[in-house]
Parts: sequence; structure tokens; C-alpha cells
Amino acid sequence: MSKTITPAEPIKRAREPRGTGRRLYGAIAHKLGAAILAGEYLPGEVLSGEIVFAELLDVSRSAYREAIQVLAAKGLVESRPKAGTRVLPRNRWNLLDPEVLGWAFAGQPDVAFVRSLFELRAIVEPAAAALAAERRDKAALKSMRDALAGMTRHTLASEAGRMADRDFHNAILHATGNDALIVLSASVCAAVSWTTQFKHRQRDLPRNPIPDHRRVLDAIAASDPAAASEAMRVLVELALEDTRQSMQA
Amino acid sequence: MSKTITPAEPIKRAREPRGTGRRLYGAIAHKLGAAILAGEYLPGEVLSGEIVFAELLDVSRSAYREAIQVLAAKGLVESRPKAGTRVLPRNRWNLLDPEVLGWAFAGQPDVAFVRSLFELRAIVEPAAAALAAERRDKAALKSMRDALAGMTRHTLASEAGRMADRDFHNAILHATGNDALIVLSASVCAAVSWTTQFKHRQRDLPRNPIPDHRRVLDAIAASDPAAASEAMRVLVELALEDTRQSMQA
DNA sequence: ACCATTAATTACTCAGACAATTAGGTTAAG
DNA sequence: CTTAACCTAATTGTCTGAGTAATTAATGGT
Repeated sequence: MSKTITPAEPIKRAREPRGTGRRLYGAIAHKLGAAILAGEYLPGEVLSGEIVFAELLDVSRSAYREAIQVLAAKGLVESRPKAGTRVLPRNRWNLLDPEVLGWAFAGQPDVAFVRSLFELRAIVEPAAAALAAERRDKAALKSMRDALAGMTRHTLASEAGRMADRDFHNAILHATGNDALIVLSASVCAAVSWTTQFKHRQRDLPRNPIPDHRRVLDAIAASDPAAASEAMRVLVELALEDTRQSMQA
Repeated sequence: MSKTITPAEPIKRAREPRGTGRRLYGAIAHKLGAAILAGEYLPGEVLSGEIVFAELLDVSRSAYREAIQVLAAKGLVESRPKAGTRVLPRNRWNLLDPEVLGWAFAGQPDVAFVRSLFELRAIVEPAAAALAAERRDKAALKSMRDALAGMTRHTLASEAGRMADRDFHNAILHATGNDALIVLSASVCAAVSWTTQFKHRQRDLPRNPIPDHRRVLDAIAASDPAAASEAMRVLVELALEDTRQSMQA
């Protein structure tokens, strides 16, 4: 076994002003990361040696190595002398890393994985809403209100609207005062953002999401943890249902 | 402002056979990462230029740069031409990355952060236990039983016992069939392992944890989600209490 | 069958040069 | 006085080529 893998074609640095590949090594990491997440390079298989791979990618070994360090830092690959750099088993991947999530959604996202993300969201966000209801202060409430206003002004079809949606959920997470939850939010919110974008790529928003969000906000403002948790549970469940529809289509 | 930072002293590659710093760049990343997590380098401050820093560390620029790529991949720093590499604000850090968690616990871990981790655990693990109760199969049950047997044989005071504890919780997470949860478990379990080690550094285990785990296992085996969730809630709460005691002391 | 030794492969580290990018100051226009 | 465009210098980014160190696998001895 252990057939070595070689890249398909040379790399071109992306020209996006704010993309993940502003630098050459970033572009390589993006290309390889997306390829690994897409299943083109299977776990256990080994990438052909530095010199060969870098040459085929038409980049220097420095750039290639720095890209590999990035992938290794995210648990996608591991390099050892004499053994080469091989793709690690899936359970070693840092799937909650925002950049890795981006790579996962760069291609056709795995349906089972999207479902598991929503399940995680359905676990974390209601609990977070409950905590927020207990600990929210005036500033946090203002952030939520502002975000909800932004969602109302622009719709979820626009980028500004989606950003307001992220702001709303982020405000709740921040109100919990829990660093671990906040970090997790950065991941989950990013994923949700990808999926909503994915959703609206196919059909327009079938339902007005504002009332659901409003109920959550009201419960938090009223310092009612149980109601906040329940309202958020409903919100996530409806969002899941919308996504499910558009993914079957 | 923007006072530039310089390292205290040169680097020595760690000799640990399975540590994070088997290679030179890994040792640098470990040193700098731990220093950042410890608050020695504050967000916004800028590390003195590559050439200067690498020279003071007595390593080549290549090794230093590869270490920086690792830190950048974990959201700790960001490098731009002319601006240098600066420490990012705390909310950009991937605190759930296992390696970052290791760095956080390499020094005196922040009490608030440890509390937030336990809070996250108290949210995720009961929900995971409930899911496991719904979806568990024979193989998963066997894994849990084996792990519990291991915990009984060795105690939590030994490394083998702690590993069995991790296996038990991992088995539950795997039984959910939820990839996102499994990845999150890799982080949280690692953190819990750090804290339990931290805990036993000061006093011996004050309570027998086996019955608590047994209750969880029984509920999952009985396919009773509510009971599993409740049993796990109790387990985590007791663990939190133990840790709280030893951290105040 | 097992363990020490050796050899070959591969990643790792180093050094120095050049290119690309951009922060920050400077100048010009409104 | 404010704002925008421009320039410059400082810094990271990229490349090349050489040599070192670590690890696996084969080899030979016990």
C-alpha cells in the first residue's frame, strides 16, 4: 500500500483581498486542506516527498513546508523523517477550527457532518441562551437589540443581514461570560454562516426568522432562563428544518 | 505604544519522546505559545522582527517562521509585511485546540477559564449521554464497560486510570455518532485530563468516582436518555466540586 | 526467533539573497 | 483644515542550495 500522492496542477495565489490565501503558503494550505477535507487524499496515505511535491506545485520548499506546518497544526497531517508526511485519521482533525470548517464547506459539504454541527448547535445554543438570561447586562442586551434591528433592516438574503444574524448569536454567547462557549461560537457561527449561504443559494428564505429571534431576546431580557432555552431550541430546530429541505432538493 | 518584545533566552529542543516539541520549530512554538497563554506577551504587542527574534533565540529564520505559522494557524498571532507579527486579541485564539489547551495548562491556568471549560462540559456531556442512550450499539456498550473496568482496576491516581476515564467518556461521545461532538470531546477531555492531574497533584481523590460512572453506563444501557443525562449531570457537577476545592486550597 | 548494527531515506535546519507587500509619513488637492 | 493620493522604507514573504539529524528497514550476529 502507501501509494504516494502527487498534486494535480500548479498553485496560483488567490487574489482575494481578504481570503485565506493572501500569501503563497496560505494558498497551498487552502488547496491541500480543501482537498483533504474533500476526501481526495485519504487518511493514511502519504504525500510524496517535499522536493517532489514542491516541484510539482511549482513552489519553493520553504513555502510548501510552511503550508504543511499549518495543516499539521490543525491535525490534518503529520510529518516524520523517513516516513514522509501522511494524512492523519479523521478523528485527529480539528474540525471545529474555523479555517478547517471553511475548507470543509469549500467543496460539497458532507451531509452527515452538517447534521452533526446542527446537533451540536442545538445542544450548545439553548444552554447558552439560558446562561445569558441569568447573566446579561445592559450592554449585552443593547448588542442583541442592535443586531436584531440589523436583521430586520437587511434581510438574510444579503451579506449584511447574515452578519447581523451572526452578531445576534455572538452577543448571546458573549453575555454568558464563558470563554470556552465564545470560542466554540466562533466555530459554530462560521459553520452556520456557511450553511445559510448554502441555503439561500438555492431558494429564497421561506420563513421570516425575526419573530423567533425576538422571542429569544425577550426571554433573555426578562431573565427567564427556561423560556430563553426553549425559544432558542425552537429557533435552531426551525433553522435545521429549513436546511434539511434545501439539502434534499 | 507598540513596544517590541524580545525573548528571554535561547531555545533548547525538548527531549521528551512524545512531547509537543520533538522538533526545533515545535519547541519554539511551544515556548512562545505557552508564553502568550501565560500573558507574557499581551495582545496587540508586536514581536520584534524575524531576524532579531530568530537570532536571539539562536535558531535559523526558517525554524522561527515555521513556528510562527503554527501559532498563526491557531489564531494566536498574525504576521504582515511592514507591520511585523502581533499577538491577536484573545477572542481570536482557538482555545479549544488541544495543543493550545496544553499551553494554557503548561503554566498557572486561569481559574475563570477552567470554570468556563467545566461549564461547557456540563452542557455538552449530559446531552451527549442522552444521545448515546438513544443510539448506542453493542460495541459502544462494550467499550464503556471495558473502560469502567479499567477505572476500577487502576485508580484515578495512576496514569492508566486516568486514561481509562478518558476512554469511558470518549466511548460515550463516539456512541452519539456525532463527529462535531467527538472533536469537541478531544478538546474537553484533554482539558479535563489536565485538571484532574492538577487536582491529584495536591490531594488524593476524596471520593470514589466509580458509582457515578456506573449510573451513567446503566442508564445508557437501558436506553433511557433522561436518566443518562441526569446521571452525567451529577457526575460532572461532582467533578467540578472536587476541582473547585483543590483550586481554592 | 530475537536483538544489535548499519545503511538509506526523509524531513529538518541553516545561510544568504532577492521580491512583494504595506504601514506611515509626505505631499497635493479640495 | 480635512482628505486623498503618492512615495518610501521597513518587514515579511519567497527562493535556492547545502548540510544535519532522525527514523525506518534491512542486515547480520547471537
